[in-house]
Amino acid sequence: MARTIGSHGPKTMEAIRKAGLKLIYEHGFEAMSLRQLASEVGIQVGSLYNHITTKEDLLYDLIRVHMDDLFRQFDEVRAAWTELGPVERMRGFVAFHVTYHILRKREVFIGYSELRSLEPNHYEEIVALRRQYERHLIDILRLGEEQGLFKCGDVSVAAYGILTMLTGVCTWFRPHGRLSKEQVITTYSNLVLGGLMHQG
Amino acid sequence: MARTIGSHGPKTMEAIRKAGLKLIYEHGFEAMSLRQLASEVGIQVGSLYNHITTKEDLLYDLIRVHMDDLFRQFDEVRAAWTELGPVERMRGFVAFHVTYHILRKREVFIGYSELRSLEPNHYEEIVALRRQYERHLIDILRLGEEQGLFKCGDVSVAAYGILTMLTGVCTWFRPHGRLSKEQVITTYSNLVLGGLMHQG
Amino acid sequence: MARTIGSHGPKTMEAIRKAGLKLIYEHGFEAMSLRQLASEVGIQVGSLYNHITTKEDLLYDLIRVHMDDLFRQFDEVRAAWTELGPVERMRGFVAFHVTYHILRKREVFIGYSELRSLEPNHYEEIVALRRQYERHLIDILRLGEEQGLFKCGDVSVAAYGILTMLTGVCTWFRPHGRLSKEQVITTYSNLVLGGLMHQG
Amino acid sequence: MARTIGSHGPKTMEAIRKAGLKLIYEHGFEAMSLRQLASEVGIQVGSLYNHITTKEDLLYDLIRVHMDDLFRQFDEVRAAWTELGPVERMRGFVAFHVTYHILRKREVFIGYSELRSLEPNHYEEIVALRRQYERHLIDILRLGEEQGLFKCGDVSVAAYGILTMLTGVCTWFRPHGRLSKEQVITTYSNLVLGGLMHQG
DNA sequence: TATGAATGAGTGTTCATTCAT
DNA sequence: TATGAATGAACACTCATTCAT
Repeated sequence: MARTIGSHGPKTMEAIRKAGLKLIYEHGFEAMSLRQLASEVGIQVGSLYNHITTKEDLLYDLIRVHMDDLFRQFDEVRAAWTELGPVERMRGFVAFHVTYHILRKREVFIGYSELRSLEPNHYEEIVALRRQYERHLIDILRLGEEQGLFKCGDVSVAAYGILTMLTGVCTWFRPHGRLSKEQVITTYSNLVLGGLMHQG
Repeated sequence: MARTIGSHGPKTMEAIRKAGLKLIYEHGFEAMSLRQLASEVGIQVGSLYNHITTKEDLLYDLIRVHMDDLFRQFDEVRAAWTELGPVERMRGFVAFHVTYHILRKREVFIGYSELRSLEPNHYEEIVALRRQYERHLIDILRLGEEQGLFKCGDVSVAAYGILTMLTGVCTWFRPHGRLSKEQVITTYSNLVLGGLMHQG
Repeated sequence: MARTIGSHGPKTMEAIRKAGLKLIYEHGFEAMSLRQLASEVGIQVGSLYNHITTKEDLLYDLIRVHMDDLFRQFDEVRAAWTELGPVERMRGFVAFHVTYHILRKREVFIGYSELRSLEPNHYEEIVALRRQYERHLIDILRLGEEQGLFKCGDVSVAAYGILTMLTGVCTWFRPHGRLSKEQVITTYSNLVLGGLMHQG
Repeated sequence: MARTIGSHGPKTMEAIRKAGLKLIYEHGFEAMSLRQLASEVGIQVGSLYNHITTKEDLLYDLIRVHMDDLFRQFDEVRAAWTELGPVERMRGFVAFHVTYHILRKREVFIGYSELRSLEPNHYEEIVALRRQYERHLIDILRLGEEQGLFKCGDVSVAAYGILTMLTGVCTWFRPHGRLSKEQVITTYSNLVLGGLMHQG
C-alpha cells in the first residue's frame, strides 16, 4: 500500500541528499548501497528513483551544489578585496578557505575523494570549476610577486602546496576539539606568510 | 598477509601485487573487482586464492609493505641526523618525504584513500604507524621551538599542515613534467621554513 | 474493459489506445512499459489508471475491439453471399481478409503474437472468436467439396494453410511498395483457387 | 558451499539451452526470467553466467544454432536436386520444410517471434540468413516460370505466401494428432502445385 | 598451482500498481 | 481527471569466495 512510512515531496529529496552526504562521507560512494540510503531515509529503494535519476547523479548533485556554494560565498569575500594588497588578500583567502572547509567538511571531502566516480562529463565540469577556484589563489601569489612582497619559487607549486595544506583541515579538525577555528586560521596564515622561522 | 606457501608462485604473487596496485590506484579498492585483477594478471579468478586469502588482505598487504618501506628508508635518513639542527633536519625531512611520495605515489595514495576499506585491526595498525611517522615531524618542530628557531603557533596544526602539503605532491606531480623533483623540494623547503615573505 | 467513466476523458482514452497499439506493435507487450506509454500519450503514469484498469486490460481491449471490427466488417461481406457459389465466396474471402489485414496490420499482428499475455479468460474468449472466424473459411471449403469444385486433401489443413498464407500479408506488405493491394489479392486468389480446383 | 546441486561443465550448458528453449517457447523471451531459467536447470542464477554472457546471447545462440541446422540439413536435400525439374524440387522443398518445422517447432517459433529481442547486429545476421533461405524457394519458382510450368503472378508474393503457409505448421501441428506428417505434406504439396500450375 | 564451475548475497534499476492531494 | 510520490517485488547482472579436479 502506498505511503505508509516516509515523508512527502521536496522534503524527501532533502532527506535523500542529507543521508547521501552522510553515508558517502562515512563509507565512500562505491561502498554506499542504495538500499542503505533508502533505509536511512525511511523509504523503499525504488522510491529513491522518484527523486534521483541515478546513483551517480546524486553524487554529482551533492558535489555540484557544494561547488556552487563555494563560489557564491567566495565571491562575497572577493568583492571586498579591490583595495587590499596581497598580504591581506592571502589572510582573507586562508580565513575563508579554512572556514568553509571546516563547516562543509563532508561535502569537501567527497568533492575530492569521489571525483573519479563521476561520469566523464560531470568529472570534467567539476575539475574545471576546481581549477577556476585555484586560479584565484594563484592570482594572489602573482600579485605578491609583482609587488616584491612574495617569493614563491614556483607559483603553481606554492599554490598547490598551500591549497592542499589548508584543505587538509577537513580531515582532522574536530568542531569542539582542542583548537578553535580561529586558532587554526591564525596558525595557517602565519605559516603561509612567514614559514616556520619568520612569523608575525 | 599472503599465503605464499609453495615453490614457483612468487612471480605470480608479485604480478598480483603489481596489478592490484595499478587497479586500486586507478579505480579505487571498492571499484576493483577480483575478476579485473585476475584478468590483468592473466589467470583465472579462482587462482588468485592460491596467493591471497582475501581481497582486503591484498589491500592490507600493499599498504603494510609500503609503510615498512617508508620506515626503513626514513630510518636511514634519520641515522645521519644526530648532529644536525632543526633547520637541516626539516630540509632533510622535506627532501625525503617528497622523494618517497613521488617515487611511490600509488602506494601512498592508496595508503590514504583506501584506509577505510581495511578491517578494524588492520586499520588501527596502519593508523598507528602513520602517527608514529608524524611524530618524527612533530619532534623536529618541537626541537626548533626549544632552540628558539621556529615559531609554529600550534605544533600539531603546523605538523599536519606541512605533512598534508608535502603529501599532496603525489596527486599532481608528473615525472617528466615542467618541474624537477629538486625544484619541488627547494620550493617546499623554503616555503615551510620561510613562508611566502621570508625565503632564503 | 476500460473504465471510461466521467466526461472529458474519451480523447485521452483514444490517445492511450493509439499509443498502446503503436508501442505494443513495435516493442511487444511485455517490453512496453506503462511509463513509455504514459510518456507517449503525454501524461503521468498514475493518470493512466483513470482510463485503464490494468496493463493486460489494455491489451485485451485492443484485441477485442479488433476482433469485433473484423466480425462486423466480415458480416457485411457475407451478407452478399447468399446467392454466390464457393469460388466467388473464396475470391470474396481472400479479398476481404487481405484488405483487412493490410489496413489493420498492427492490430492483427498483436492479435496473434501477444495472445499469450492475456489472462486465461480473455485468452479463451479471443481464441474462440478466432476459431469462429476460421469456421467460415472451412464452410466455404466444404461447400466447394460438396459441389465437386474443390479438392482440399484435408479441409482443416487446407483452411489453416490458406489462412496463414493470407495473414502473412501483414508481416511483409508495404503500403506504397512495389505491389498494390489488388495485385496481392489477385495473386493469392489465383494461387488458392488453382490449388483447390486442380489437384494431382 | 560450492556445487551441492546441479551438474557440471558442458552438461550444464546443454541443460541451459534446453531449458531456455522450453521457457522461451512457453512464455516468450521477455517474459522468461533468468531466475526461472536457473531454477529449471537446478542451479543458482549467478551460475548461469559461467555459461552465457547475456540473456540476449542465449537467445541468439538458440536461433543461430537452429539456422545452422536448417541450412546444413537443407543443403543435403538440395545436393540431390541437380537433375530434377521444378515440380520435383517444389515437392522436395515442401517435404523438407514441413518436416523440419514439425521436428523443431520450438526453435522455429522462437526464430520468428523473438527476433526483435536480438541486438541489432544479431538481428541483421539472422534476417540475412532467412532471406538466403527464402531465395532458394524463389529460385524454384523462377525455374518453373522459365520452363512454362508455373504461373505465380508475382514470384515474391507467391514465395512469401507459400513459405508462410508451410511455416504455419509449427503453430498447429500436434505430433500424435489426427493427421500424420505425410498427410500434411501431401495436402500442402498438392495445394501449392495446383496453385502454381493451373491458374485461371 | 591453476582451472572452471559453483554459491548466495548483493548491485543499481525498473516494474505495475496505489492513492492522497 | 491529473499529478507525484509511494510500494514491494522483480529484473539482469556482478560480487567475493569455495573447491573438486
